[in-house]
Amino acid sequence: MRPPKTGPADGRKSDSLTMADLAKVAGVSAITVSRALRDSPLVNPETRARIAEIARQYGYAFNVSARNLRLRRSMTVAVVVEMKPTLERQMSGPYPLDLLGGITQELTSSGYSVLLTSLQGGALSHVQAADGVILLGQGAHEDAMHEVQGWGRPMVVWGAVSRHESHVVVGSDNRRGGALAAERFLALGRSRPVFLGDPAHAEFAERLEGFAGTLSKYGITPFTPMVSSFTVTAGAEAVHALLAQHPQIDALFAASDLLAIGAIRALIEHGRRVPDDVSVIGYDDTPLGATYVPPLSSVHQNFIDAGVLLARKIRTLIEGQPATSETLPTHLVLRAT
Amino acid sequence: MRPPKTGPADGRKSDSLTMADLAKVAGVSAITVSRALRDSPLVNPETRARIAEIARQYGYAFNVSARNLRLRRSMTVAVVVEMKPTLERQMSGPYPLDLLGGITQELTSSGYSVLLTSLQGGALSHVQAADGVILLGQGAHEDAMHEVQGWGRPMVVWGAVSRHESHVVVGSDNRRGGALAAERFLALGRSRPVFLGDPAHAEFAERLEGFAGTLSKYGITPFTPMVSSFTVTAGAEAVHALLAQHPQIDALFAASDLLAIGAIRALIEHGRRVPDDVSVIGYDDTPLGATYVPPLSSVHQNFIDAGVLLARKIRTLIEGQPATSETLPTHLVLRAT
DNA sequence: ATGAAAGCGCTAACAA
DNA sequence: TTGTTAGCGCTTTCAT
Repeated sequence: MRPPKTGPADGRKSDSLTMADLAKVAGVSAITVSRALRDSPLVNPETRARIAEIARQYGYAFNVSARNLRLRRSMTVAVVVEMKPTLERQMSGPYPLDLLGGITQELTSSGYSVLLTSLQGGALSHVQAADGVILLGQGAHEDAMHEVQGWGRPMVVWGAVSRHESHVVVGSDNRRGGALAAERFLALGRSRPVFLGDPAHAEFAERLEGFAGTLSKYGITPFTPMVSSFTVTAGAEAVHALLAQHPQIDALFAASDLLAIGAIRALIEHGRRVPDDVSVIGYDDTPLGATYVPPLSSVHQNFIDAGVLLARKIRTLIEGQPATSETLPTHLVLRAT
Repeated sequence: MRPPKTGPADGRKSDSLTMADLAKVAGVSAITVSRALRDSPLVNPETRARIAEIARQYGYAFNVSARNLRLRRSMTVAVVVEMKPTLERQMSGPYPLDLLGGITQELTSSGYSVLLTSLQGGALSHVQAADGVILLGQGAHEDAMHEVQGWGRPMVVWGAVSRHESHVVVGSDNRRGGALAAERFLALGRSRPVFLGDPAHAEFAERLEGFAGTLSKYGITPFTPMVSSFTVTAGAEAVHALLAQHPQIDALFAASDLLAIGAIRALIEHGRRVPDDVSVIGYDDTPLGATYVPPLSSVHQNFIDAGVLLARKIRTLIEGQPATSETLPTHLVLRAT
């Protein structure tokens, strides 16, 4: 038995006003309210306006759960992010936020909700409810990828495009990014370049491929010292070790700005001048790099656009249409290094 | 009429298996499945285990919408973030991500979903469906605050605690942060300090209060030049202008690391040595500041803890219990400046 | 252009 | 410990 409904006039705050209630007030049926509120062309414009006004006036709040149950979809996209409080994470800096911004903007404006999850705890049940899943940073989520794919749910991944043919990946053009750095070094006449970054990360591997591939046309093979993590200190340590063996290096391309900054620090400690003795290019074009002294040259990617694209892809997939992997343009921002 | 259900045995992928289906397989009723899946003590442990196993085996996916409709709550918390692609935003850098990380971690592990919205477009309807709302960065959301409060929905705000008594605010101890900077300068014997930051921002105003309050005990009044935005250039320009009038300054406390870095740049351009001639302290303890040359001293706040606290508060509120505003500890990280 | 009927999948309330 | 009944608020048929 439904409790007696009270209008706003009697002062009691009725916290759940339904379409049926509005219908009663408007003197129509619930389905007409439903249609009116969705701007259906089936309903008389006047009726529609009147109902809209009543809804507004009564503070009606649409019940998303009811619609979702009826429609058998959640109108929700889960975004899985790596948010462990670690300095070693790749998804640090403002980029994930830009990515999230792009995703959210595009998705909310097309009627979807964005569900943020980290997959740390037992968050899987939340993700299961979503109509689609966006994975940010495939590196950390290889297992999550398979899990999600096992559910047969639409999925889009942000990461290295080349690696996995089995699902839709959006990523920036890491190969081109690497090639751009190589071209720059060649133009400067540098002949002993270094690549700094762990190729175990798919995206880094692509950057190295583009870098080494372009250099190889000129018979140059870059040094590729071991780097275990993404931190400033890791970059510095790698360069320290490298200089001991190969003091003659004259150019350095790092897979992230953080590594590049660490490298510059180490270079300077060893008496090398940047960029006079050693040219340095970073990756991601972070504010950190841009405000560093000297301001760091870096390969730029537009994360907001990337987010929008990810969102479009997942929507396409959810709507049952095919989507393909895509690569985003990249360009080199030249600064002091 | 329900379409005939097909088990996984016949090969056809049944995309919506219900509790009733599981019940049929297990030879029990739907409600028993419901209880079993929720680990209700009412159900026989053996039955429960058997049902759990069947659910797993059949790849059952719980229907959140149905539960939410029935329970008349969404088990969802909306997080409203400012994500405009602007350099002037305060919510830049990795902090919002840490904040989001803390929130997500705490909320998902207690059964809630985190809905990310930016309030750019007509995202309000999404937010309305949430059981509670967390506002990140009150500055940009004064209007959103009132809107949400108008709905009578639980709300928690991240920002300056002192300003608004009408709702629950979690923020770091900005006054103490300012006081710490002042104490440091006093200990160094500095007597002509500057505060850099637009006090129109509530949090900045608190930092200034703490700073100026502590200094006033020693009869010192800081310079407070106009600063319009949060960027490096804004910091540099403000200091340029200030030095023209007051060349004798010997300490500078900036409301953000970005401003501090701009300030340092300007100081050096004017021939001042940092920290020999002018001591500088920033705010937020960003990697940007930490890796700067010279490494920037800064007031640190723990954003992950803050996120967790925000999440706890909103949960408390949703559960109908009272919650109070709270202030998080802050400490000064001394580096080279 | 509007309405009536039915049911999406789940769980509280009340039996048994 | 388990089951029956009923209904959360919405929207897709299928009428009118």
